[in-house]
Amino acid sequence: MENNLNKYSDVKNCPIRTVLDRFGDKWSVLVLLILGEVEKMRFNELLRTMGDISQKMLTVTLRTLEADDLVKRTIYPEVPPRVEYETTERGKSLLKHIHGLAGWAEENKLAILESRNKFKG
Amino acid sequence: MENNLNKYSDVKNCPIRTVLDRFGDKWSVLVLLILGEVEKMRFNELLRTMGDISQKMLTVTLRTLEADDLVKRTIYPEVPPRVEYETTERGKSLLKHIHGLAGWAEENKLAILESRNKFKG
DNA sequence: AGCAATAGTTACCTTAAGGTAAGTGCCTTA
DNA sequence: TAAGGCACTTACCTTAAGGTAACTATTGCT
Repeated sequence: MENNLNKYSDVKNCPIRTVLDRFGDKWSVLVLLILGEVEKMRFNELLRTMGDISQKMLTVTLRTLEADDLVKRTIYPEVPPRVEYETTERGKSLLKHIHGLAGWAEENKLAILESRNKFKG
Repeated sequence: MENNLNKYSDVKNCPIRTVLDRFGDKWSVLVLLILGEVEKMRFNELLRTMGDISQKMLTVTLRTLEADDLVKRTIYPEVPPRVEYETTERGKSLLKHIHGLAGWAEENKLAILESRNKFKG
């Protein structure tokens, strides 16, 4: 009787599951990509750039990215308050791979949409 | 009055949103990684290898991967039925980037878990 | 006759992710 | 005096993702 385990079977230690699952949400990758294109960005700038994210989700997304040290948050104690976000070195190293994915998505987008249509019909 | 749009702002055409959102689910990346390690695999083999996926979710995951032509499904009209799954060329080209991400996750896993702990405390 | 195995489908239910809208504190400007 | 901006927080609600368990067809085995 064979067992079917392989290196991805270990739910608790699999780095895919512990680390990457965090970016399987709706907004994290997008926030990283946008912050990767600028030096710094303020909260409401991010809101306007993304257009369809809610205030609440932008805060929670930024907080979890901050917890993983992918994004740095700097508060300037002024009035009205100013808070700036930027990518960390770790964030930048992740972004290299995300850009790989983004490039692949761009290259394959049309063909994939075509495949989806064929599959439906 | 500046506008804050950038190349990721276009919700409907952004390749990240149309293509990659599909892999932001719980299982797609894992199925691809596992199929990337073998030539072919049968439905119940996949079930056992993953261990904690339900039959239902394995079917829907495989179906959407098939729709994007990332995975190929071959039915052998026998009894009991035999169905084999394998990655397509497109799937393999995507896997290269996923392996990049997986490697990054592995390298950074410990440091990230540490960051998360510090952030909590 | 009855059970096992394969690769599913179906109906139903739970949970978590995300959205909505209002409120907060502080100062500036009209 | 009131409104407005900033960067949130909070309470409440909706939706979609995923889980559970039972059922399907087919044949071989016992």
